[in-house]
Amino acid sequence: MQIDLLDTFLDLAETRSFHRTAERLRITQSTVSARVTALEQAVGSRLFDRSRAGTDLTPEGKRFEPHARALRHEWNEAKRRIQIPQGASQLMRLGIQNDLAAVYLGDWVARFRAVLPETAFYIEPDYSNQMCADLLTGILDFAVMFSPKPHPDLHFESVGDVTYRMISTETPRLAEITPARFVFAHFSPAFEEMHRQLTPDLATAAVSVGQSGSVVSLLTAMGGSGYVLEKTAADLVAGGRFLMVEDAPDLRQPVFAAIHIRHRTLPLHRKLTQLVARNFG
Amino acid sequence: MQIDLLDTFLDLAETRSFHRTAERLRITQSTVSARVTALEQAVGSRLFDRSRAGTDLTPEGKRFEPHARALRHEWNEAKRRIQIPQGASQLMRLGIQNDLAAVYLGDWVARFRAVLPETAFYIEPDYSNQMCADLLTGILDFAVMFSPKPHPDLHFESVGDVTYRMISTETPRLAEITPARFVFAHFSPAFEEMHRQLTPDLATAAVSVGQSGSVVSLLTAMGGSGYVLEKTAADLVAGGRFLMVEDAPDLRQPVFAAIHIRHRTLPLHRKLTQLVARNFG
DNA sequence: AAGCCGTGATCGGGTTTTCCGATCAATACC
DNA sequence: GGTATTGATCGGAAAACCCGATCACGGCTT
Repeated sequence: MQIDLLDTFLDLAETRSFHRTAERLRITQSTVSARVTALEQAVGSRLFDRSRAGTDLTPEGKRFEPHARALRHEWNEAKRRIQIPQGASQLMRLGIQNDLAAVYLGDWVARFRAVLPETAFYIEPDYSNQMCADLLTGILDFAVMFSPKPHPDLHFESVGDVTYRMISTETPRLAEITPARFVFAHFSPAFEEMHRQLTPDLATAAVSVGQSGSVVSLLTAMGGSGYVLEKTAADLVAGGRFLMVEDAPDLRQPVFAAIHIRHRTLPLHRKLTQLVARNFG
Repeated sequence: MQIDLLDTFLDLAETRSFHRTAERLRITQSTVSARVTALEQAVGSRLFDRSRAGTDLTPEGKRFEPHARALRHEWNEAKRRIQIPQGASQLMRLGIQNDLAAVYLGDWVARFRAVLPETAFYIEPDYSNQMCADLLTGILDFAVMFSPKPHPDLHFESVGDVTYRMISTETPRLAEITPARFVFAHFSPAFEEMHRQLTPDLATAAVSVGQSGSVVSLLTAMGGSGYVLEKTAADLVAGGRFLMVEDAPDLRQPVFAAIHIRHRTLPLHRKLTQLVARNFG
């Protein structure tokens, strides 16, 4: 049994297509076929029903799936649990939404360290989808994200929301802002949707970015208007070059703490959730 | 990551000798070395301290050991959990002490089936040591045995004891029994010890067997004396050829139900333990 | 009905990995 | 100082793995 086989199995269980799995895993279809066959031989049961029109899990395959997840999770847990930075009693790997890292990370980690001085932290800014996948595989212990991806093994908890405000190099009035010089933000699907509804005419903007930092970078370089984090907006306006677009609606993005279901009740994880939630309380 | 590597790691952690592990796993020492290196590379940490004078686990290795056990266990669980006999909702694999199978198995299984009609049973008579190993790897779910082998992952519960009585083809009196025609029984280390203490002069018997069924077979074929299960003794005496050695002390062998620590609190396992215990209540 | 597209299986080959047997260097013990 | 035992290392044989191409089959369109 090799991890490769499990990864292939799980991906195939998701895509239900040898070709798509081959593409996603950057291997050939014949290799997918061989790996699945190898795994089936190892467990002693057929795991997939292959027909000309698609692939599906057999009852055995369905029963095997949670075990495959558990194995992969355990393996990843094992790999990192054994190496702990010297002096620390344990290691926590945190994921943080890309957008939030720049502004909030410092505060959070300072607070974490104060409450958990014995714990070492490894932090990785990333996107929601990737963080959900990493929580599942055990690469991350805890994540703060915008877009929870429902999954039976994941547990999400709302910890508040962050506010985005519109700023501009040109005008403080919403009516005067045109799509041509507007930077549209798609920080998350939910955010994008809200954005479209509240300012439908700006949704046709020529430039669309998925990160608050990038919006700032663009606006600083080329001028124009766009939504940025409240805190960033205040800083930029104080700098003199930017104006707050006062009559533009504020956009609120909900923030979630995410953990693997297995850790839901662990005191350590509860503590972290509380500390993050306090930020928005 | 392959199961082979984990098996090698765990065996090496036990023997602390590359040579002995090679011998036990029927591979060469160089393969053990290569496998350990491969695993170390996979987890990214040195797992063993090798010195000329023996081998020992590094702190990382110590931390990895439970994970390795968990992985192996999960893998074995997965392999068999997915294949369930048709019509049954689940499968339990039971181990039963070799000596007890012939006499008690029928009653037990009948009782199990009555209480758990939806459950399929796979039963394997075996010896205590092997059953302990199988419980650890997840091959067995539940076992009834004479000799619990202490292990952090195993949970034992006393369920009573069985009585052995001495019978003979020759005389009903202990004083007249000689080692020459006596069949010594070593059903378990504890039993053997007790046997030696109570009848020290018979411990030098020419024939020594580890199974009650074999004792019966020997006595039937050649005549003589020896300890057999109480129930068997009664049957044989009723048959006319054998005499009960009335003044010989009865030997009581404690019986234990054994499960993996993970299943200690599962209702199903508790139920089985109760049903077995009722036998001796 | 014929042709086309998409499905997974299979085959030949080159590459990589795995394993063994032998040997080596270093230590423990006599 | 020998001898036995420890794990590491090397070379070659065997096996496993992966890819690319092709095949067989079913569903769809024309």
